[in-house]
Amino acid sequence: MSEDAFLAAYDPDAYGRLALAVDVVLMGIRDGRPAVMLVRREEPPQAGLRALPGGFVGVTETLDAAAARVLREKAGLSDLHLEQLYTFGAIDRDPRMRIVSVAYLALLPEAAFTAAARNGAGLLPAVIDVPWAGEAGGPVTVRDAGEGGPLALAFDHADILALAMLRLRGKLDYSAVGFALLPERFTLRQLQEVHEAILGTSLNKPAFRRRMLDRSWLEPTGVREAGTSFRPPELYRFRRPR
Amino acid sequence: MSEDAFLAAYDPDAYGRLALAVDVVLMGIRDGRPAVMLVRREEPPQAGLRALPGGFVGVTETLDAAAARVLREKAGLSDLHLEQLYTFGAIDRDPRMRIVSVAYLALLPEAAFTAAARNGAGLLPAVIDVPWAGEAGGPVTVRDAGEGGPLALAFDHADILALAMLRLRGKLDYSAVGFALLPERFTLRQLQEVHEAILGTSLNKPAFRRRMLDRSWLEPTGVREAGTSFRPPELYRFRRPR
DNA sequence: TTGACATAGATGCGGTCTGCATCTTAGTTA
DNA sequence: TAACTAAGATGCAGACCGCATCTATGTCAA
Repeated sequence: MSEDAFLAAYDPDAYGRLALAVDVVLMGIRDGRPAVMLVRREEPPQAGLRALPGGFVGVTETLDAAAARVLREKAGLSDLHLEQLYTFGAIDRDPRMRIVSVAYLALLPEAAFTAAARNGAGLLPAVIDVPWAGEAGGPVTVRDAGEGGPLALAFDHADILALAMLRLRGKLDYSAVGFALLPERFTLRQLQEVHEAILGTSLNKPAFRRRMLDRSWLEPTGVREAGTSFRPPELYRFRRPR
Repeated sequence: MSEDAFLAAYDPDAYGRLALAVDVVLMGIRDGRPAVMLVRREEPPQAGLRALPGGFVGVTETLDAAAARVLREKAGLSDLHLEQLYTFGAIDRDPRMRIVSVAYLALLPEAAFTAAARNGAGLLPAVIDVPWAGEAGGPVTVRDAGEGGPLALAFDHADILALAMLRLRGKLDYSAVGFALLPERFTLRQLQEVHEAILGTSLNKPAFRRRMLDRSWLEPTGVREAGTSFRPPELYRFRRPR
């Protein structure tokens, strides 16, 4: 049967129901550690577990727009870094019905992330523990910011989160994605701390400085950070390459 | 409205119809150039244009399984490298109805690619011209293997193909994806030619040799290539790292 | 006023990796 | 047996990175 014949006779019920959703991994840095914003599921299935904020994709809505809408509705956020990650299509990933979900990664600077935890109704920040080094990949665990035990995630959301961490690590030093985790003006030390938090390692200061300054991404503002009790560092701004 | 309330009252028609499909970028190397397998659209819309082989996702079928089925049905292929690329969800990407498509990348060694062009009914190999260097990204064009003019692609399939080339270039030298374009046993020269075809550049032979041999991916078979009129090169086998 | 203090930011050095030119090796063929 | 061709190795210079260390510049307390 060709696609066109299929479409001419298309009846969703004849093939069963398939829904399309987006799930958003909203990440930030919290006390030098990667963190993610979760919601608590109130109804079965998996009531009480944490989940990624998500929602269904409208028929007159692009995938990007659906992810942006989820962020707006559930976190009151707009104009933040947002990129598609991967599409999860296991048949039983949701026990209620067949739901294919397009996962998105959203990034917030530390201050905005903390603010969203206060303002966003029901948004619960959780620290991400990454037990693997480099880009080995594998499961990650989440726990409450208040130093509790590990939290259980609903559905396949642990897989989605693990992939988000892996992708973020992979993209960090060949793309400009790290700047989405910083305010508009920042010091080189802050940039390094973001990289260290995501990579889960400590980095060499002079080497990091050179590497970053040799790229054409950083523009000195001429302004120095105020309020320090020591030599105030230069504030830089991210400049889009080319 | 919560997701659960949404689901309790879920009626596909109430929200309009949304179909989920997969489109497969089946790539190989042909005469030292990257090539892709296309089908000719016979019915409107966009009859006569070339398109990527694709199909709808069944309700009891994972995304990977749908992509594998498309390859089996349209190209008679199985057991080949297959990975998810990106999900395309523009609202009007298909004029008939809202179709969200999960794009896949499939890779074949040169001999299998050529064989598929003969065996696969209606599969037309086309050479890919990449007008940008490195990982700059941007549109690509396709033309008939028989040195014709550029071919027009249906829907947003040119975007999908462009993304496939960008991803392939990006993954080529930090992942083992290049070996999917080679037979089980191959020479270092063949490996280099694959890399050169994908990257669109010429590479330095001693540097390439050292880089590849220093990774723990290559295992010498002890066998040398037969049928050469010069010093026969060692045949290597890809060994999964770790 | 001045010196301790803390961090920013720079510098020098050695090891590693890469590009490049060149050399050697091992087959076939005339 | 010598020419020929491509495989495969080697030597070297420049770029990049990790690391230790040094200098610079602000605050703050005596």
